[in-house]
Amino acid sequence: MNNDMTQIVTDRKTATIEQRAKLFRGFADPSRLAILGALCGGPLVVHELVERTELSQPNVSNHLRCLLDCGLVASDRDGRFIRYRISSPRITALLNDVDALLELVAEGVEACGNYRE
Amino acid sequence: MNNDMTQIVTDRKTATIEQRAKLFRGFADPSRLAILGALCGGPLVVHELVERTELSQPNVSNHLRCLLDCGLVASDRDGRFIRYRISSPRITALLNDVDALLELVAEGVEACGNYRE
DNA sequence: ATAATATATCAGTGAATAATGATATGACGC
DNA sequence: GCGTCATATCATTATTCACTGATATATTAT
Repeated sequence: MNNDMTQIVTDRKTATIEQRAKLFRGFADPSRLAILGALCGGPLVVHELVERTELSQPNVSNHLRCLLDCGLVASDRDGRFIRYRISSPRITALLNDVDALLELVAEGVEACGNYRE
Repeated sequence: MNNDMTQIVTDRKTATIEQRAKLFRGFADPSRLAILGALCGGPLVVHELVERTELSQPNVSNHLRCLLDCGLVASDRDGRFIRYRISSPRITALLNDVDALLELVAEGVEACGNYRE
């Protein structure tokens, strides 16, 4: 995207598009989706997420930090564990909407060679 | 994400996570969001999209190809123009859901330094 | 205090991908 | 046909970003 979008009007629309893109990027990664999917079943501590996603522990922690910063998950310390949970039912809803959309466009998405599988 | 996920079980969940991620990536770019946003107001031909998004013509065409392959937009030839449109109201709905979620998490998303602005 | 467990941090590396510029294709009017 | 407008293609370049490995911090138990 052009960087000289800092024009006279810096209108709210442009700002919101950047935010939207950033939020979408939060979801646009198999590892983070695996984490979010696991958390949709209820809160989990980190090592449980590591088990279920089969990702490395630092990798899970890195993604959790991203998700936490973005406000997509919340965390509570429980002794030496830290329990993570989905921060809002809207997130679950969004994931469901995507699945619904996917039923329509799954074939196309598979076929689209613009990014990696 | 690990590539050796081609295990014994190649279960549907894993496949769907990849699909979901791929679909999200379709939305996770400011240029494509700008194009989709413009099309939410009604069908447009390419040079109209170029005007409104201020992206270069090849760039718009590249993104349109991606969106078309993914099934997120559809196209109809009209003389020497090609008119593009949102392929399903579900897409508009999804964009609205994201905006709603964004109202909750906008601050966090801004603050998250894991990706570019 | 020491060890053990749970989680976080972060620099470095490799892979993915968005934008550009040049060029190709296709449709219309003359 | 020839020129022009509209769009598509594609290789190259530069950026972005996920993963790893090593290490740091925090909590609890002995």
